[in-house]
Amino acid sequence: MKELLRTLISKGLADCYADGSLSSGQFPSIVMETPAHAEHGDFATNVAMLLAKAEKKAPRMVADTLVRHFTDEAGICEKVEIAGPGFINFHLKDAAWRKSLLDIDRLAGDYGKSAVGGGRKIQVEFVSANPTGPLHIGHGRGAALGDTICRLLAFSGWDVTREFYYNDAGQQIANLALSVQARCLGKGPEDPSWPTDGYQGEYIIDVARAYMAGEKVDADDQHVVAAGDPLDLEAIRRFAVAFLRREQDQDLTAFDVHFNVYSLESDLYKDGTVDMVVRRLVESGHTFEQDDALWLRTTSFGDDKDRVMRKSGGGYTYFVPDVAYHLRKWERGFTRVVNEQGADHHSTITRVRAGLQALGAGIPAGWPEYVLHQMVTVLRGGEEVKISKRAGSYVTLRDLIDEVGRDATRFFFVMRKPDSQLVFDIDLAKQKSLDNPVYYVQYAHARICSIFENAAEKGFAVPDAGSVDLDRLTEPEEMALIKAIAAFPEVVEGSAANFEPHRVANYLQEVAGLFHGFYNKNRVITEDSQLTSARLFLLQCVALTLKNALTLLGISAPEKM
RNA sequence: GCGCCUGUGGCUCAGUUGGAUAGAGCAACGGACUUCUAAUCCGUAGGUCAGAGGUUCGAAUCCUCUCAGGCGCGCCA
Repeated sequence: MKELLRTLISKGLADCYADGSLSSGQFPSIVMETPAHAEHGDFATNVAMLLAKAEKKAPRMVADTLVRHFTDEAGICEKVEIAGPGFINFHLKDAAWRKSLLDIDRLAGDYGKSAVGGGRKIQVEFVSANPTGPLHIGHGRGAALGDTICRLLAFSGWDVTREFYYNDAGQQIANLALSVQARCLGKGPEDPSWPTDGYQGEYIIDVARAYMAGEKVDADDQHVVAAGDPLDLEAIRRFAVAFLRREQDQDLTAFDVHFNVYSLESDLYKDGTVDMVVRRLVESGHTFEQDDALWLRTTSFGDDKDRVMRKSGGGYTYFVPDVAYHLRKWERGFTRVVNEQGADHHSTITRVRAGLQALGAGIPAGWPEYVLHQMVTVLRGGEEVKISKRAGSYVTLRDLIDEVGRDATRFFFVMRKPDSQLVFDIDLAKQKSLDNPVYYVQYAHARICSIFENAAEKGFAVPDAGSVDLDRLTEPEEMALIKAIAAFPEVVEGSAANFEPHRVANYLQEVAGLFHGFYNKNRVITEDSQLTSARLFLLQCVALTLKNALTLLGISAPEKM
C-alpha cells in the first residue's frame, strides 16, 4: 500500500517536470510515513517540503502542484489533501484496507516474508562463549538477540549462516584444564597448590568426576572419550572443552537456538591461517618491532593506540586469530557479516577492522557489522544478584529457562533495544499477570483460538476468502486491527534492516492490545451469520499475524492458556 | 584523562531513521463479568524529552559543550 503510493507520487512528480509545472528536476527519495494522528490520514509524505527550496516556491504550492498531477490509478484513496507546512496526506478507502485481509489470509505462514535479501549470503556470529563454564545471563541476551536477528533475516530472504566461534586453546582454556586437574586430584580452591586464576565453580567438579569415570562426550563436531588419567593435562583439556561445549549446547537447545557452523580458534593455528595473516601483515608494511614484540600500527586505521600482535615471550595476542578468522569469513563469500556481542568487547571492533584493512584484501572499511548489547543485571527479590564468574556465583541461562520459562525469557531479552542496559527482574518474568507482556500477547492468540472453538460448536467455521463479505467490517476497532496487521511486513523490514528485534516485541503488544480492545467491545459470534463470518475471517488474519511475529521471536503461540 | 552506550511522566520503556498536538505498560484514582477466557477492557490524573548553545521551514531525534550513570581503555579473551 505504502509502496504503491510512493510509485504513484514519483510518477506524478515526473509528470510535473514533463509539463513544466515544476522545474528543479530533483527526485528526492520519497518518504511515506504513517502519521501519528488519525486526522492526518493513513499515510503522509513530505516531498513537497523537500522540493520547496530547489523550486523556490512555498511548500504548500509545490504540494498543490503535485496533488494535481497525482492520479489514483488503483482507486484506493478516499481523499488526498495538503496540510500543515506542506504535508500531502492520503486518506485511504476502508474498502482498500479490507482487501488487504485477502492477501494476509492467502499468504498465511508466509505473511510478512519478503525478498529484500534476494537469497544473498549473510553470516551472523553470536554467543561465541568460550567453553570455560555454563552460559550466563549475558550470553542469554546474545543468544536471544542473535537468533531473532537470524530469523528476521531469513524471513526477509537472506541466506543465513548461524555461526558460533570459540577459543579452545588459549590461556583461559589452560586454566580450565588445570582447574579440572586439581579437582581430579581432590583439591579445592582453599588448597595452597590450587592454580592461580583457576575456575572455582562447582561445575568443575562435575567435569572432573565425568573425566575420571571415563565418560564419552559428543558436542558440536567433537567426540571425546575421557582418558581418566589425572596427569594427562592435554586429555583433560580436550575432555573439559567438549564437556562444557555439550553443556552449552544443551542450554541453547532448550532455548531453541541452533547453529550451522562451529569455528574453533585452534583450527586457525593448525591450518596455518594465523601464520599466513601475520606474514601478510608484515609484508603490508603496517607492522613494526619494539620491545621484543611485533606490533600492528592500528592507529593508521582509527585506533587510539597501536596493538601488540606477537608478545615478547612468543605467542600471539587474541586479536590476531580474530583477524585471521574474519579474513576466512570474507573468503568464504560472506560480503555481509554481523557479529552479535556484549558491549564489553567493544574495543575488538576497531582492532579487527584495522587488521583487515591493513591486509589490503579489498574488504570494505565498515566490514563486519556489529550488534552490541549492553549489560544485563539480574534482580531477584528486589535485590541485584552480583556475578562473579571465577567464584562461580552467577545466574545461568539454564537457571532462567528452568525458572522463568523459555518464552518469557526470550521475550524479556529482546524487549529492549540492544543499546540499553537490561534489568532482568526474575520475579516479574515469572508472574502470570498484567505486568508480564509475554502473557498479554500469548493470551490474545489463545483467546482467538478459543473463539474459533466456540464458533465451531455453534456451527460457524472461519470462511474462505471467496465467501466472506468484508464490507461488514465497519467498526473503528475492526479498522484499527486491519491497519495494524497490514503494517506487519514493514515492521519486519525495519526490524531486520536495523537488527532491532525489539520492534517486533513492541508491535506484538500493540496488536494484542487492539485485539483485546475489540474483543471487549464487540461480540464475534452473533445471530448475524454474515457479520460473524467476517469477524472470524478478520480474527484468523490477526491470529496468524500474531503467530508469525511470535515465531520470529522464537516464542510459542499457544491455542489454550 | 580518552573511546563507546545511555539519560523521555513516580517506575519500566516506545518514539516509523528530521515531521504535524511526545506515546504505551506498571503504580494511583474511578468504572465494566447472568455474554465467545476479567491472564481482559474503558475512563481520569501525571512531561522544562538531563542542561546549554547550534544546524533549518521543523529537533526527543543531527552537531558542539556541560552534567549524571554503565562498559571498555593489558604483551588477558
